[in-house]
Amino acid sequence: MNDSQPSPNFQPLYRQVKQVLMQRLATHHWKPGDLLPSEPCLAEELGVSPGTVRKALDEMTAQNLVVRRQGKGTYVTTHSPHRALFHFFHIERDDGARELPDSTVLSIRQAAGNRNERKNLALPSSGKVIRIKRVRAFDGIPAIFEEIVVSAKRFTGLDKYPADDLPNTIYRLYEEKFRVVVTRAEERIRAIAADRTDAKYLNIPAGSPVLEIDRLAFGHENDVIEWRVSRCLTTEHYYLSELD
Amino acid sequence: MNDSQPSPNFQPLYRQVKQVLMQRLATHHWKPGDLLPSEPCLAEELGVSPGTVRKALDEMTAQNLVVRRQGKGTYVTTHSPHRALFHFFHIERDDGARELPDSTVLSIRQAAGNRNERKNLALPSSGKVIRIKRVRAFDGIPAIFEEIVVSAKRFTGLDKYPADDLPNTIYRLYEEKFRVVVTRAEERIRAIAADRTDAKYLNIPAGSPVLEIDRLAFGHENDVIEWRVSRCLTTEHYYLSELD
DNA sequence: AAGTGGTCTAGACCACCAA
DNA sequence: TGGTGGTCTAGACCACTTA
Repeated sequence: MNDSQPSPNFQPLYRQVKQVLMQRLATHHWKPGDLLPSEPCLAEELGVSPGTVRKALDEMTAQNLVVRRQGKGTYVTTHSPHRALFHFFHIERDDGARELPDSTVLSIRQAAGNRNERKNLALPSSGKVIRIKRVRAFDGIPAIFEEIVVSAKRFTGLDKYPADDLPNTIYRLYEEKFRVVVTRAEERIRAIAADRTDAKYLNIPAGSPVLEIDRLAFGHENDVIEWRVSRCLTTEHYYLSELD
Repeated sequence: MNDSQPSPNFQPLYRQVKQVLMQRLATHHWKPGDLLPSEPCLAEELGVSPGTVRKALDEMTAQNLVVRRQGKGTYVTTHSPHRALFHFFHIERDDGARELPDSTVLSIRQAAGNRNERKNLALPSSGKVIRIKRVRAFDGIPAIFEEIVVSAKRFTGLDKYPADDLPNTIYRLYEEKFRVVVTRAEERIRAIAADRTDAKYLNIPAGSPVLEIDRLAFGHENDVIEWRVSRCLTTEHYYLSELD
């Protein structure tokens, strides 16, 4: 751990430690939910002082890669329903309440990826995809129609899952069954006119304004894991974005 | 700084330090752009170790309340155009480019606040407001029509500003002329049908889908400073939200 | 050269948790 | 009771800025 060469790769020691730890997350040396070795253990193993390990873990905690529990230890973050609701779902009811909508899967199918799908998922021209269509409802009232697209190669067998068996919080499934961990996402949001499909599933006239959320979900290596387009009714809900 | 009473107000020392420092920002003991005393100075003044001051400043840096510059010192954050663009403006062009649109002020008027305005700005029933309407354009093409509402009491004289003199990045004006500092904002986003006013200013048919951004801007004491509703064309732009 | 923040270390003590 | 993370301290050295 003592490379004191004046290379162009200047990196503070604690960042090098962080890189090592993140590498171990990426390679599933430690999996979601696992307990990491204690800070003094890691410090000794890596040949640095405990304070340096601590600073690395501080940053990883800030990025939600790990969670600390006083008196117990440091755990690899996992996609709990709470995390799904508060980190990866930004729709709230007009009164400010937040809840995960129920989900009804319409279809899960494998197909050759179209150009946009291959571009967004960084697939070769022969790349296959799995598409999931579902409707999500608040209190039985349909509010979101969405299509999820993933690489068929990375998620081999997902298309054979019984539709009822898909958990509402699908990222947990990615973790447990496919060893794929979503750490970050980008959402591009537009107002568009509902097309006939949106209209049908959301029970609104075609042409009504709906909120389109175009999301890319990324993994540890900043690789795109999932592309998802959601069409949301925002008559009794809104999308909340907090700045700073 | 040594209250070692087992009161219910348990707060780590570094957080107490942070509170003191934040108080000084709130009361304009230090103003935007000011240079803070060095870490050892603050440590001595407050009777704590430098590391404790550092941890307090770490958190304040993470919250964008202060900015550190190695070799120079720690400065109170100010609303630079860069900050406006990258922290308080989330609209991007479809190709991912980001630029502040030009702004044309339509009107600045004082009036009695209506119910919603008084509610959002926490004003008494007799509260007066100042309303600013403007259109913002990318490359000369109108894309955003917005109305900004602030308390007339807090912003006395704002309504007499010549419309041309309003800077595009209005939060800087709040700081410099009214000693009001915006530190945080919440945006509630919906897709709605353009009304006749939107249609007129955005040069689109009434009923077209537009993105409504309903924003509350908060100050140091978590007090609401500004209410702003923007109607945005999202045919060549989108709203970017980054998760985690 | 002097002063600032940035990094790294080492150790003490506390609060929390599980056995 | 022993182990964990959480806090606080004290000091050394480095990198950057300004003069």
